[in-house]
Amino acid sequence: MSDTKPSRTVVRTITDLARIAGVSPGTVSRALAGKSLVNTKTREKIEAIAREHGFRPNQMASGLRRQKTGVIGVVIPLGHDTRQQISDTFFMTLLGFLADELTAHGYDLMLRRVVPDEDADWLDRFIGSGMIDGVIVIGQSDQFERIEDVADGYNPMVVWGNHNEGQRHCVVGTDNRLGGRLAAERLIATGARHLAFLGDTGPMEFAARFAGAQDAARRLGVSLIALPTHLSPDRAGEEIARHLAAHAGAIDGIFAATDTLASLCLTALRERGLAVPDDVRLVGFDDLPIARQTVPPLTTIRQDIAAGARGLVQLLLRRLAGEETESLILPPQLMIRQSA
Amino acid sequence: MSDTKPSRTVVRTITDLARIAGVSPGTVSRALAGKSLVNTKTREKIEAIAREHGFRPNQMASGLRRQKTGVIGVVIPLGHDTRQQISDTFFMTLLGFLADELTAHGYDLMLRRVVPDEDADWLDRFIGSGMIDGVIVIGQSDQFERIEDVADGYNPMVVWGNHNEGQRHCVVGTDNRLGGRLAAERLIATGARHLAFLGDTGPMEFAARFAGAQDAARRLGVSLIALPTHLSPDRAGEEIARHLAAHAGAIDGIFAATDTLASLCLTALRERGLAVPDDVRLVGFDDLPIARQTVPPLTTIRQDIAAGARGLVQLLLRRLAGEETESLILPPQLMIRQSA
DNA sequence: ACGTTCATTGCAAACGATTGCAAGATTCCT
DNA sequence: AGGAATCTTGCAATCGTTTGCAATGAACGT
Repeated sequence: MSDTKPSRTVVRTITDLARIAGVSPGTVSRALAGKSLVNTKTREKIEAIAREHGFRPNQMASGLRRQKTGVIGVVIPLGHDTRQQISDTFFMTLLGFLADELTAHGYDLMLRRVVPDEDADWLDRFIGSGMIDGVIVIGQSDQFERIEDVADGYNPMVVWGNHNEGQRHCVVGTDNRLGGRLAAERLIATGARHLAFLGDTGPMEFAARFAGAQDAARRLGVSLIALPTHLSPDRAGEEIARHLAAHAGAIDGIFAATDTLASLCLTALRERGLAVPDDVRLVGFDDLPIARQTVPPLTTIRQDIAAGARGLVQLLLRRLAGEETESLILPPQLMIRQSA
Repeated sequence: MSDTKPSRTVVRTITDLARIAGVSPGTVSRALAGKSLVNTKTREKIEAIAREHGFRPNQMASGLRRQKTGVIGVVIPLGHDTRQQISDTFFMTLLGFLADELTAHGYDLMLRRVVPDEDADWLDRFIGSGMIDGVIVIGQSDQFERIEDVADGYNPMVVWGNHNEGQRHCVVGTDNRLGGRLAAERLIATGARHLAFLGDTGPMEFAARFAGAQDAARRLGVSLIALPTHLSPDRAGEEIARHLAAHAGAIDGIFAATDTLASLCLTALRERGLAVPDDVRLVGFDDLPIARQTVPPLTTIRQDIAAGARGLVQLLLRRLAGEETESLILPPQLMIRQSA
């Protein structure tokens, strides 16, 4: 009375299924794996029963036995500024593409955000957990050395970030230094002579962007100062305002480390009554969707996020297959709009 | 010669470790689990060896034996508009908070994005995989019925979305209908008489926002039309432009389903030479960071994303503990800025 | 009709950690 | 000193799937 459904035996394990089909568990395993060693008739019967009962093999057991899990770990180290990436559009967009790309190749994605300062062991712990076949690190943060260390003993790892001469871990990323140069050159080409870099030069990617801008400034004989700014929108807002107050009139070109900062900067400039691009030229970095919607629309350095995700996954797959791989450096692209 | 490191025996399994420590594997297991049944001396010795060799127990094996994995599945169904969520700021921010909240409770997060149209079995497959202890569904998309079905037989599931009278699955979400009402009331209070709703009324959350606006419009005797718009920025841009062209002058208040749409709408209005809020009032939804940076800043309906993530995780934990739980409806909040 | 080859299938041992049970070692009490 | 009570520890089964090996039976050739 209490159970009105047809009493279909619950089939939870491959053994349950084997009992119903009248074969051994081994045969069921082979049949469901699509191996050729099973008689077609038998396979069809087994598949039919599996479908009827909605049976799915236990991934944990399978993973344990085969010593592979079908899961790729994606880890975001929150080094400098814990708050930063919590909603960082760039990282999140990259993550979205990664999820799609991994899914397309039959892998699942295990996401972990870690605070290296509180947990020195973050990377080894993830790798050693036995839960993942490989790992993608999103952002080197301030953990370059630790990543290098791990790379020596662990092959299936690819990192999003900046490429440094002679480094040992496989990285995918934009040529930040070139991007920085393009940005500064554009500012100078549109008439700026007193440049400022807005952002945190701690993380390597940003340091490289700054270095690139320095290259251009030095070569073309204009000044460039760094205005240290946190990357989280809540803190950055007033920091930028303070910077502008301190250097009113002394700068006429700003290179913001990210579009998010550029957008905040635009607001701050407007509040001070400075016209963009007439009084101050402004170039961002990333080419996030927001860059097209600011007033005026942002001139910025584009990173091809989708290509980055594809590259990360492809290199990782090759490493999982045992290959050694080179790093992949993507070219940045200057997107000219109206802010410079 | 080739190996200069001290030849530390590689200890990969609990059995390796047991051999070195001169005890049985069982004792090692108990020691590392921190159980009280082990002699303090023994435990310390085992812990020391484990630390020295960087040993970490295999999670797969542990999971298999204990029948729990310490992993929570987070699934984003891409129902209507596959492109939509690929970089949807709202969902991604929610995901970020979820990751932190789950980590804080000792769980890992397995992320999966699925296209229900191509894979009718998406939810059962995830649950049945044996890889996750529970599941959080981000967005009901057009899968309300399937989720209901699953909820009948599977307890540890919580869904972000809209609450419907008498539904059977546990949901956390903003009171969208109330939010819609607040938005419309604000438009009307600031002088609008011919309202338009910008967005897709297919997904439940948006349908509810529209319904709420209708409630207010009807009660206060003003008109309201729906302007169907996709949510992905690339498509929405021109759709909005077309809508504005078609209804030029006929509307003086716009309620956008999300801040992203509102921001695009602002750009389109500017291009048509319409002043905000003087010619047209505009209210968004979500209160994303972008809302503060548009020109003029957006009046919008705030969703408390952090509270949402906390609620999702807390309810899920209680369900994992066997409890039944009620849904959690969060109050929306009108943020008055300058666009209405 | 008999030996060979091949296609299917079953058996049982892994994979690595956990845990109930029971045995051995200590401690404590009278 | 003898026995009970309490701590520690080892043994071995178990979680569910995979896979090498061997066994079975059918098909085939001469």
